[in-house]
Amino acid sequence: MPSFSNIHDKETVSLNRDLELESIDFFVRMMSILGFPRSVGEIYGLLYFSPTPLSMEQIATRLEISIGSASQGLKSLRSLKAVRTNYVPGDRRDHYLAESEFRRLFSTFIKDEILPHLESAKNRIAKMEKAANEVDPEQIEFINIRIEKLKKLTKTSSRLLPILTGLLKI
Amino acid sequence: MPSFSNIHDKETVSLNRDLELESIDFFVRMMSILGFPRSVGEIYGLLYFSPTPLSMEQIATRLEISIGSASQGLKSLRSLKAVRTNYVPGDRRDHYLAESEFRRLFSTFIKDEILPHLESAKNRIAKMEKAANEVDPEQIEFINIRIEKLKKLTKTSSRLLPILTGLLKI
DNA sequence: TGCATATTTCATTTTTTTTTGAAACATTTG
DNA sequence: CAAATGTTTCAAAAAAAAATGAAATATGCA
Repeated sequence: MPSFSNIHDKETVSLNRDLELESIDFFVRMMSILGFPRSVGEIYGLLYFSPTPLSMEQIATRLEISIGSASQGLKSLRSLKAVRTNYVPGDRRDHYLAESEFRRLFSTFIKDEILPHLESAKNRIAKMEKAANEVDPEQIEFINIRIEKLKKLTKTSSRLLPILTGLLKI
Repeated sequence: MPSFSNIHDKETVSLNRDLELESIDFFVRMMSILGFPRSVGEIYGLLYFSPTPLSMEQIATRLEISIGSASQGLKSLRSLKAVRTNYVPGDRRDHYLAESEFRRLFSTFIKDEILPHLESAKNRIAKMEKAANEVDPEQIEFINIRIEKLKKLTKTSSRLLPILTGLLKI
């Protein structure tokens, strides 16, 4: 029988609750497309509509997740630059706010999660070109065309992806 | 003790093997970024450098995966339009070829896996707007700004993503 | 049509990922 | 400085995802 409230947040108990639930739903899906676990989407979804910064303990309590999950989830969100901490006078705990500029979030995601793969892809293609020398002459044409396509793909991707985030004006 | 060859493919046994391994590695990673299981990347990686169409049994044998996995993986790849079948005279089995135009693959992926999410996101935002009416007047400004950002995000995404694939000239 | 072969489906098993919770560590403050 | 509170880490448990393999189904051929 979840109550979704605790002693710390009497001011924002349940008028925002519907909003919060929709938000959590929204971001759980979005984060899962980006490959993040459920808890990460839940935390961001909660923070996104929170007018006040929330402590880790408040987050864990409201979402009914463990404090370990909250800690790890916030770690992911911090490294994504999707949340930032906010000093709250008279409270030594860290308080978290959602960073609402999606541009930043996507740009960090692309930089940290996609571009490194493209780099190692380039090494792999180099090895393919080496291996292609050993190939049956009848097939060399076919093989070379395919390798060219891979090169084009990685080149276009590493050019396009960083630009992409610039087009998000939010 | 894997042999990686069988009676059906004496002509392409191991000169291409290095190439194949690099290719499989490449596509396992790429497909996993797109959220597909390992086996899907393996199959596509194998087919990508195969000059001849391969039957499901050949695929399963060479990759040392079960026939069930091969069947399911090929199903995913077919629905992604990343492979097509090819009639081979005198062999009643289906034979598969990699579709090497990545544009098509990405375009199907975006259409089938991303755009539907954006659609349901729009519904969810509509519900948020409804819930926002019940919100404490002090917060309404803040809440409305956040909802606007979500709208912009979904709108920009559904406009941008389909265009994206057009920029891939491969 | 019936047999042989190929493919799909799906319950079960295996593997991988995520969460939990408690111990270790860190930080603040009295 | 020590006690109290807050945070991270990580081994173990739980949950989720993927692979297997065998039964069911489909397909083509004699």
